[in-house]
Amino acid sequence: MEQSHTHVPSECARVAPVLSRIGDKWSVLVVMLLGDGPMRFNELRRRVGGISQRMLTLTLRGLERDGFVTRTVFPTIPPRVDYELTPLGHSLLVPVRELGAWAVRNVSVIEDAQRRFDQAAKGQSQSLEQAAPMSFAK
Amino acid sequence: MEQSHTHVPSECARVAPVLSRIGDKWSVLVVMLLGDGPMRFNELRRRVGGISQRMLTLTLRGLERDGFVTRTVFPTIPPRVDYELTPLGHSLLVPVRELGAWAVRNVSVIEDAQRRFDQAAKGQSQSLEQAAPMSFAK
DNA sequence: CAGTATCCTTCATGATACTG
DNA sequence: CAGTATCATGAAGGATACTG
Repeated sequence: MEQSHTHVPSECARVAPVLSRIGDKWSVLVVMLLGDGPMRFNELRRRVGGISQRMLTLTLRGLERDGFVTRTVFPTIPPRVDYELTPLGHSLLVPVRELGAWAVRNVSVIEDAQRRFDQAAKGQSQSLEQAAPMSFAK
Repeated sequence: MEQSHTHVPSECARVAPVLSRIGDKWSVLVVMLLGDGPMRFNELRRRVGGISQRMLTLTLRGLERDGFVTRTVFPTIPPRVDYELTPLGHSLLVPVRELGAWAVRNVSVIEDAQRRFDQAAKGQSQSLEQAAPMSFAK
């Protein structure tokens, strides 16, 4: 129980933005799809499914800015742009896949816990004869 | 290059909320701190540093709802509430620590990439004699 | 094809004040 | 001590229309 991870706020402040990219709505999915090889903008768009053109652009620019993907423009008409993982992007894939695998293994357990929590909360507010304040269900 | 992760949208839809909890501003930090052992509300608040009372409450309720932490109330005066990781919470710690370690190892490389990208973007907009549209720097 | 530009809505987070 | 309640704000994301 003596882990002592040395929680240094300054270090956390630098790491937090990296983790928040993991948590954003599309980045992880895009990185995983690019793990299969380079892809063009609209191919990515189709494979992701449900992403707006705007959000795919923003997501890809963010990943490019972080150094996870390269953007290669072929100045043809019509234009063609390929996106590809960098070595850094590929290395990110390693822990991300582990986290993804963990999530897949545990998602049912989590969903069950959520149902129990929500059920208990409902019973609680019923017994108090009042509506539930501050909902936590996302 | 033949990974074929079988990107099933329905599966992704269930996993995405789990990943987004990883990305939220405080959950990972709280889980890692609780990895050192059970802790009271205000002790957690002090250790996290910079979190509002409201956000700590919301973060803990979310983690409790997901089944990552337990909340134990001691009906004393003044009240005492202990938060502790569940086995599920501890198991989450494994991939999260790996991701954290990856982030710590690579944060400098990422920050360098960001600076290069921002610098290149600045040069680009200078050469076009116009202000930069759509900033990607978070 | 691969974006930009706008507008708009919802959500996450924070500040502050109050309470059993 | 450990919360709730309320209000305010900025960011994230989506819809739609336009363009080299």
